[in-house]
Amino acid sequence: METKHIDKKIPVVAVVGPTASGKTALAVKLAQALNGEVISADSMQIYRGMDIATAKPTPAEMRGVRHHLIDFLPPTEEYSVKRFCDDALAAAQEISARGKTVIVCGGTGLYVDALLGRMIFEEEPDHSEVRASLQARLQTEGREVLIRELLAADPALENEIDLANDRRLLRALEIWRLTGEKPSARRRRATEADTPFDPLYLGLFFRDRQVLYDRISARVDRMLEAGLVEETRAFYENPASATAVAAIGYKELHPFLHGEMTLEQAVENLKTATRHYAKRQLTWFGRNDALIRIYADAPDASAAAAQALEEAEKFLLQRRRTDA
RNA sequence: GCCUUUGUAGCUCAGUUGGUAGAGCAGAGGACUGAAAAUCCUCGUGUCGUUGGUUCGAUUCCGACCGAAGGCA
Repeated sequence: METKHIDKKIPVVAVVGPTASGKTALAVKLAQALNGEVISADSMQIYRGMDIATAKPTPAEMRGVRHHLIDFLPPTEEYSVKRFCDDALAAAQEISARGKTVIVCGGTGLYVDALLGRMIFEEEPDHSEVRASLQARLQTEGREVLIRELLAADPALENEIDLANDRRLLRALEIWRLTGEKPSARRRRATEADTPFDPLYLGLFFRDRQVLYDRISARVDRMLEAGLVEETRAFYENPASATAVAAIGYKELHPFLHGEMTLEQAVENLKTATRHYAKRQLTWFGRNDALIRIYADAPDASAAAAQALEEAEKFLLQRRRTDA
């Protein structure tokens, strides 16, 4: 086979799936077997001090496998897909240069797809002022005014974004303000980009969703035993960025800490919020045609890991052959 | 034992001046291009507690019974 690329694509084994599905353990197992290192694709485990709520892997769980993009930012700092892609690309190139296998593991679907798929984020000016003023205008003038303004500038957007979704509406206006370019044109350009990666997607799924839900419930109970309430209290003692405050766990326990709700009720809400999140993740990963489904509720639990390893080995072997 | 209130979707409850019913939550499906653990869209038939009666027709009115809550003895 003739593959004379100057810069070859980096093969990546991606472990994805809903929260509490066992991604961490599987990624570590694969890393051990394949001489790999893990790049986390998780928008919350990046933050220092947010350990229990985010189910951040402990040193014991990592079993000596090096993890990147975990536990490196203070909660006061904002983060974004763009930053993740930059950070993760750098980490991947470095891991690859050392001759090790890159394993991406995480439940933040947008991060995973933006990194490994066909998305590119160009430089743009700081958005904080524009974003704040647009938000204020949404409050005072209402959505309809902003929609009219946006469509006047870029009519194509009517069929391209969900105008009922304020986040999307504001972001489109933000692009227009910040860059002076039509948002629709920018979106098109982003997806035409090529990617430096050659990914294998392994997705943890469940034939019986109740099994996943039971695991979520059990894990939340374990978090409480591990001191989630104390961690929540500590979290609210310091300021936090808009990104960090969105973490599931703290905001559900907040009413309890203020005496507005029983702990039992707050915990119930936390479990519900986690279930909703897991469901959205299943939808996100489920539409990836390239993804190989690994059923985590198979009769034999280790069978899932074995299947995943087999797929990963097959994949890596084939890429090496192509290189030779 | 008596009196009052109450029994409607998995849960909390609306409602029908008699023509077989609808919200929130839960749950399900979907979307997703710089906050993504975020944000947004769609989906509601259930012996209207049971059983008699009145009626052309009862979940709605009347009786009895069963269950729940409160009150009086």
